[in-house]
Amino acid sequence: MPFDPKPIYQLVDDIPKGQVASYGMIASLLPGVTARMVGRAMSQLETGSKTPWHRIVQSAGTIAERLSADVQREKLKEEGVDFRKSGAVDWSACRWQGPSQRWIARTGADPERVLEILATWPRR
DNA sequence: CTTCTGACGAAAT
DNA sequence: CATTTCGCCAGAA
Repeated sequence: MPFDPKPIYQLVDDIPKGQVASYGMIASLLPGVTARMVGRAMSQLETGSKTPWHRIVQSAGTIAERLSADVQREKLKEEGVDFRKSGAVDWSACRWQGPSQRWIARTGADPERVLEILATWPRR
């Protein structure tokens, strides 16, 4: 069965402006999905997509270096996300609080399980 | 089938 | 902190 990125986009679409999540955090909420798959899904997005791909960064809070890295930093700054001298976002100030009630209802996820997973972040 | 390459990550050094 | 190492897994070659 081929890899279906839709569930990943559906969850990333749920992240509010000004908040940031890591590839691993998104993956942990989707059974069978790994951080690499999330990164791959983001890279496959078409330019102009409404999905907030810029709100996904590495677990250390740093931006994955590539051609569009500066665009991502710019977009985040526009939303009020601040960066430390190290170049990493300040997790304590902008970490995504978790999926909305709407997402949980729409996907049928177990609310209790979601809380358990959220409790494991941050992992640093 | 094997190898290599990623928008990754955690642990070890 | 910075680097390395190993595990991860879908695709491409």
